[in-house]
Amino acid sequence: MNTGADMAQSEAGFLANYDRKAFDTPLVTVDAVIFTFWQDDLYVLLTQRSSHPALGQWALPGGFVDESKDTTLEDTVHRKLREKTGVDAPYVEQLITLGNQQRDARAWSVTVAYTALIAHQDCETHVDNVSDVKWIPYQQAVSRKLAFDHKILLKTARQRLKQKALYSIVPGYALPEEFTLPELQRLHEVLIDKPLQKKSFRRRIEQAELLEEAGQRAPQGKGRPSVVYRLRDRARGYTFTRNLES
Amino acid sequence: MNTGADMAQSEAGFLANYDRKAFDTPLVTVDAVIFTFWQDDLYVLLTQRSSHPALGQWALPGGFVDESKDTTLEDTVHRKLREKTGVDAPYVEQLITLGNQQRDARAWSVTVAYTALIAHQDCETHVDNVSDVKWIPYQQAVSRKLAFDHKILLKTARQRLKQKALYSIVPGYALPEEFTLPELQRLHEVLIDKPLQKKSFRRRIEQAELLEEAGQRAPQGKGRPSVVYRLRDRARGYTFTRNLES
DNA sequence: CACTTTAGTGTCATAAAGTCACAAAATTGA
DNA sequence: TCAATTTTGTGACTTTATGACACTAAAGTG
Repeated sequence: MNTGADMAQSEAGFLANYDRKAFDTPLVTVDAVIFTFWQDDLYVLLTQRSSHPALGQWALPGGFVDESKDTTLEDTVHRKLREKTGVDAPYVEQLITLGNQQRDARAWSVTVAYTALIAHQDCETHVDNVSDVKWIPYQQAVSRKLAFDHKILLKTARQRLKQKALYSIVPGYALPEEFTLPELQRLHEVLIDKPLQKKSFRRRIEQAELLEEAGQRAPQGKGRPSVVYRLRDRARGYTFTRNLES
Repeated sequence: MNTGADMAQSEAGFLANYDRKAFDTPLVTVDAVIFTFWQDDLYVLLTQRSSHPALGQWALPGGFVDESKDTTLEDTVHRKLREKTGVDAPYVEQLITLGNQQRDARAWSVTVAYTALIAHQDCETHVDNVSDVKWIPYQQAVSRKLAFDHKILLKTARQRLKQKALYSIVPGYALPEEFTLPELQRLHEVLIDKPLQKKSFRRRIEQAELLEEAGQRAPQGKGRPSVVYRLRDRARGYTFTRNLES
């Protein structure tokens, strides 16, 4: 097919001759910061490492890109999410990529980190049945020792989610599919660590038509029952042109 | 030192035994979308590929992480920036990471993309002297055929920069260190493709104290000379709480 | 059935952007 | 020299969305 001369010139020849082992290339992992809002508190999913390095330490769910299983980086995240939560997260977004010589003792290493939001109830049974996976309140998680540089990832994800609470209702994906406005507002208040004006919060959401009524009433509680809503799909990408007070 | 039993249990033993060639790991490259604003137009830096694959095609500046030269991913970007522009960019920010099996014919490949902003004058001589590097007006660049998936990176960077024009003055880093408000406003107008209200634009910048006077007057032109400013360092991270009309 | 609790609304105040006319400071050309 | 032109920069009113907060609505409770 290709003569020696061809091999020096054509792309096909080049590829046929290409030796990917000729150069060292960093390890590539994917990690996920998975948030949920449950019982008035923000939780993150952590796993206890079952192998070296950092054996026994708590870490974010994640792992190596598997060239035989994954076609894209997103495949890797979703595979990891399903392994740990049993289901697909309704919101997944790339967060940041960290890469340096120090972060993994094995070799120069790169991690592509994602933020995922999920309803606690959607993965309750699966998480309960897997021994090395646990929901930890964010405040606890961030004060623990975590493997690798996962604390940086955790803090970065938390910051980003706080920002999103100011100009979107994306955090709503950390709630069950059907939720009430008081619940959503409470979540935002926890994220930005400040009380919000009920009226301001509701007004902008209504104007932007980000929710649809789920047709039911909230069952529990004392006072007036609240209307139950679902996120409309446009909520995923919608950003308000003005931030709430921060 | 380590007995066989130790090797199975201790992290040191594990690491001593670790064989990084045991698994395939993706190729890791870094690419940069470098913008500058010059002669009333937005330019991006492209290079013509001098080797396979995609030989001869235009591409974003970038290349492999070099484990012997680079300690971090940021080292890699800055090395590449210096290679192509001759200087350090005043603004560099991570953009997005793309990774999949298809994007590079050689192997499963990951690219960590960055956006950089730089003054045209700061790299004029270097770019003129290097044959394979060229400033191309964005509109031209985006309608060309580009190597790999670089058109996606280019478009993503352009979108992000447009957003930034609505809630920050970060685009100002694509201007010379000293610039006038009409110049900065014009840049923002090009980015969002809409005229802006002079008064609104200036008012918010003044209130946020993002600029300092450079003490000179703009030399050229007909009408009233404009005041010359420099970006204060707080401009780098400052975001307005309200967007301009988009 | 009055009292408490929580959900949801009406209304005015406030802050920041939009609009636009006009003043200021330079050049140009009778 | 000075009126016309051009561009920069400001004053002042309008508009819009959020902040504040009192008030109404709808449930449970003793």
